[in-house]
Amino acid sequence: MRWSQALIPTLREAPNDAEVASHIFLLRAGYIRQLAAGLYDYLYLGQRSILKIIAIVREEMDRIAQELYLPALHPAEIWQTSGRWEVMGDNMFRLKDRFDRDLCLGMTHEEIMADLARRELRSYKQLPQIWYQIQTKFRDEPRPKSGLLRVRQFTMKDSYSFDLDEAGLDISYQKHHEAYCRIFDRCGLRYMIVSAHSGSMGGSQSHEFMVRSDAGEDLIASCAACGYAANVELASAGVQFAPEPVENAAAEEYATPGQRTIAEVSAFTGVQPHRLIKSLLFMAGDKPVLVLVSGDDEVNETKLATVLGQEARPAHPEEIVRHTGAAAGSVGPVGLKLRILADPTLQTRSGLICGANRDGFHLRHVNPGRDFQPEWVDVRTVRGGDSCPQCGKPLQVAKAVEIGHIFKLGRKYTQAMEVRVLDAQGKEIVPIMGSYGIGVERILTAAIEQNHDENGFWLAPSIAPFQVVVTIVNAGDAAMVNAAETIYKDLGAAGVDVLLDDRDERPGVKFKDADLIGIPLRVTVGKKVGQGLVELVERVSRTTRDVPLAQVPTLIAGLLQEQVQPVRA
RNA sequence: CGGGGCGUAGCGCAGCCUGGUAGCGCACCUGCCUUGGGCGCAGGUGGUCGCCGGUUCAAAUCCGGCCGCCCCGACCA
Repeated sequence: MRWSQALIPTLREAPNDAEVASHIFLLRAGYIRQLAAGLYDYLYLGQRSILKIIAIVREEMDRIAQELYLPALHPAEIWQTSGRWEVMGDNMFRLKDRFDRDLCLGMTHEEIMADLARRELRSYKQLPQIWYQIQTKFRDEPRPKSGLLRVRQFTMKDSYSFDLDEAGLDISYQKHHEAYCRIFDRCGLRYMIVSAHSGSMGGSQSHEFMVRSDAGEDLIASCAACGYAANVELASAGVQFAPEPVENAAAEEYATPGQRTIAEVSAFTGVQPHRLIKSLLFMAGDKPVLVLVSGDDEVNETKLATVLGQEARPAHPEEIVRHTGAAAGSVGPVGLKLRILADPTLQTRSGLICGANRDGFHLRHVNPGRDFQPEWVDVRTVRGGDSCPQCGKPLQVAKAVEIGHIFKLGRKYTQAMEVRVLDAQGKEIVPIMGSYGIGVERILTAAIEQNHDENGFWLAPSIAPFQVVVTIVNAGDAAMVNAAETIYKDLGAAGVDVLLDDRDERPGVKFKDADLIGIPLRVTVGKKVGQGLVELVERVSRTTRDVPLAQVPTLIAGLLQEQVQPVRA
């Protein structure tokens, strides 16, 4: 492609509403334009890159699965069958057809795939089946953000496995694990694989593929020493028995007028936050549950839901008063007749401070186990520096972008959708299901988050819109133009994706643009063509070398070869 | 949905407080000049100032309502 003919609308300045690097550069490099909140036009370069990512995904998925293509527009009935017509709530785009029938735009396809399985699968001999599609998903996100990172319409590779039993599911799951590694390796990403929350639906196992980035919305706890890695939604820390002197003084009430938050009480009393008990009232259905963690810890609602076997929400102010007798800020476990859960970090501490269940008062010299008897369960959110549950070394906590998720679903959907096959004994059985997703645009976004500097970004040749840009320093110089045209033709003939910058612009403009738009290699055709030389520039390292014109195709082929080597985080 | 910010030319912004009929830089067009890191000179094109209503002789500017976008939080298969 000739740059002079292409729509590559680069911007010198970033639009004011872009904040994260990938968003800024996708806009500046002319990959995307915004249509509305969470909706983007993919322009020439953006679409080219997305298509290359899709090609890699398709190639690797074809090794383990069959590609299908299911509708994005779904009748309500099928979602009502699984119960998710209600569960999905406002996140689902809903509409009606001309006969006033309810429809929705697909957020995901478990139901639709299971419906197909129900209609087409009869015998255990047909299992296992792995079906995938690359398709548009619609989610009415409460808050789209960060460019392509969280949007309302996006492309997903989603696949679904149907197996006879758990052992079969293990194999399908493992196949996806390996396929995902190959895909992300080939896209040149540095990623981690972490244990993830398997949901309230009783799934048995789940892993997320994560790319470290401050733009990410997930927090990952990881251990450099032993390789433990988990989403903080479920990460646990090794129990920390900090040696603390035992205090035996009796608990007593004392006035703390107007002191409500941990920070306020700590400042008022001069006592460190970890010597306070944070007491939060949750409602599990209509049942109140008091949850206790150290004053410097946070309650992990995902873990809490797992412990309770159902989702819990923070109690409303009037519920807090009704169940404890005090307003939030003066609540504590002593003397309360409700279910009390406490994190084990409190177990070895004594002489603590907690709310007195009387407005404006706290208790001091409180000893867990003596003054109240909780159930000891892990409900705190792991923090950086906590000890690794596997090896005891300090954990790191960092933000990450989720690019893929694999999930052992169990029989929830096959049961609900009544998928049944006959086994070898002629008995009806319900197949077990897995589901697996890759966010296609997130691969591009994560790659930019990972590989950028102040001038722009660089993509792996496998997913870059072009592998090479040939820059003509002076478009008015016939010798330069001729040499560049030759290189352009030869590279094209060799199967290299090449962009020829034939614009009549000053060299500075062309260099800045070339650095900006993510192309990994550049050939600069300048004054040295007189001696038969051009420059070969690698965007990653910005290394430049003079090479004879005739050697360009060979050298480029070599460089493209090298760069497909997988790099693991 | 709660809190905050913003909306003036394709992009970045000023003007608004103190009302008087819209401006700067970049981009774009024409010509000359220049050609190794966003050249220079000259001349141009382009805006119902987010929308609706009100106040006023007069509204980008003041008042009311609405819409949109961004950020923080809540939410999130």
